[in-house]
Amino acid sequence: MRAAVAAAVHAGELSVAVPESVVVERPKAPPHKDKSKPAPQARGDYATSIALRLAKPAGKSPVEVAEILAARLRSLPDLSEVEVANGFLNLFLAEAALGRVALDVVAAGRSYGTNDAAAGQTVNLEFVSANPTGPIHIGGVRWAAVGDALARLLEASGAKVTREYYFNDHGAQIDRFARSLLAAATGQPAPEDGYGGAYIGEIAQAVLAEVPDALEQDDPQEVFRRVGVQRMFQEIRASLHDFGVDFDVYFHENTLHESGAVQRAVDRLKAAGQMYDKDGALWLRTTEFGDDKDRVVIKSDGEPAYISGDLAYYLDKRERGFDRCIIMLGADHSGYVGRLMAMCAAFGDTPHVNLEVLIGQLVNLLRDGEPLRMSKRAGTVVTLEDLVDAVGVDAGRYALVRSSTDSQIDIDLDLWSRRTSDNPVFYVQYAATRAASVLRHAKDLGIDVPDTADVSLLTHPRESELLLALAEFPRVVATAAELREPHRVARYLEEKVAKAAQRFWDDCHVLPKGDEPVSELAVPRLLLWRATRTVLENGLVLLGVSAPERM
RNA sequence: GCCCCCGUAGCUCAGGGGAUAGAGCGCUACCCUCCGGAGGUAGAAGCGCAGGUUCGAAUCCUGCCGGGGGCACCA
Repeated sequence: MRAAVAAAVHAGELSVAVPESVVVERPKAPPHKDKSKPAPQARGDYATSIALRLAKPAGKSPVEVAEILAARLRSLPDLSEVEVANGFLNLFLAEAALGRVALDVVAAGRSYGTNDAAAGQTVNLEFVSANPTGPIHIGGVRWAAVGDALARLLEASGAKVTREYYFNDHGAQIDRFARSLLAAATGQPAPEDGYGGAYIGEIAQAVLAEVPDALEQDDPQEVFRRVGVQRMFQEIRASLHDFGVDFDVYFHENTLHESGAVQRAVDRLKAAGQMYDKDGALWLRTTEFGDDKDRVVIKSDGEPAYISGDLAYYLDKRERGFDRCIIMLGADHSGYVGRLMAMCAAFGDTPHVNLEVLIGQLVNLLRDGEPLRMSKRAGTVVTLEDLVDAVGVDAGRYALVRSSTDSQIDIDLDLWSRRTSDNPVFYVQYAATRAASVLRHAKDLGIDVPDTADVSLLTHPRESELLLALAEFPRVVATAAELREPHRVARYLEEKVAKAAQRFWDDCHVLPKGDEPVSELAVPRLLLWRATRTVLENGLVLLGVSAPERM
């Protein structure tokens, strides 16, 4: 398409700058939907509004521009028709060209859908990073599902991704945690500012089991801190693993303080003139870079403030060679974005390029239409295990990943635990299962499922619809990765592929009934089922959801 | 008070400036012996309000209304 524009410019037919890219899309409304309404023009397999955009700079009417481009496009063999409508260009694929999609998908197999848009990028993706003071709660679970899917998407786009978990095992909250454990072990009530909940008692018991004389040691609280944190960390790590999420690096905040990394980061910013003393504390001039106020890095009591760990951590990531650091945070941390970006700039980096902060809104779980409220004090925390117990890993991950993180979502546990089509993950998985099932059934009948076939026979509207949907996959993956929006993949699978597959199933029989001979369409259609299975499977894998052979 | 996110069908959510705004559930009416009928078709039903930018706005800008989150020498 862009080549056509360039050619027209070159030939002197259009006097415009050749655009960087030309958007060619599937038409928004399917052509066969119009019935009684007026303006029932068919819209083609693909459409572009490029002529409308170029009309003004070219000094011609949109229709003139469109006609110039159409004349060139009509010479392409893969297009059977090029239509100009209201300045839009509607492109109709030649039937043979469309069928080739199935061959391409089957030939590419597991790699279908990958691209190299992010090739050469070294990405550090930090997500979850829940504090080791309790079980991982539902907010963190959203990031586990979305973050892992995003990592897979970035990898599918050619990036080298390190999944990283920042483990806040330093500071006052850990002291509170340790005091809470100690209190529980000695039968005292939880401290006023401490943590409640049954897990505190369990962890305390586990510490005593591991270090029987913990209470007799010189500093029992230190024992409970060290062993309790370790214990909590293992539990979090195990439950994430059971959720299908594993990290390449579990980074301990403590190491930054012990290794002098914090001091190095501070010295570096001092040398860059970004720090100053005031009221006995050391401040970072974040307002220079758009933050609301400057931030204390070293408190007046000499203790490092929390941000000092972030400074050292960011520097450490950059020194480890990551050119893109992505951090996923919950909405309760949205106030940090400004200072993190300022920090990035203070190091001389480019905010939103070297450092990206993704903010996700909160999640509510509903049961019987009522939100499950949680209270840390009462210990009624909704955890990862609660979600998995209620709906399972696949439904849990899919439910969390199918919506934009910009939106708060309600997850109805009753809906997502249902094994019916109300449940979107079942709809998609069932389509994948059906594809596997048809292929299995064909094999049972002695029909080989081929690597190639006469795909020019695939001309039924349902076949075309499905082929067009399958052809979109690589672009969906690339877009979802680029925008850091994994939900696009889920919606695509659900609304495009699974939908089209069901319709194809309904209207296009594949296997012979009874004693019928095998139709000449059977083999091409089986190939299309293979391609469909491939896309559904590849897509579900990107979301961390299983694509079962049978359900 | 300031900052961030959201407001789309009865409900849960999609919708990167383009043509008639899409799904699922729910509702109405039909259809279906290739797989474990967890399916398909058709219909009713919607962009919070008011301006602005644009040939064109659910989408971009401003203001208001409504919901959520955040504004520490806490972590």
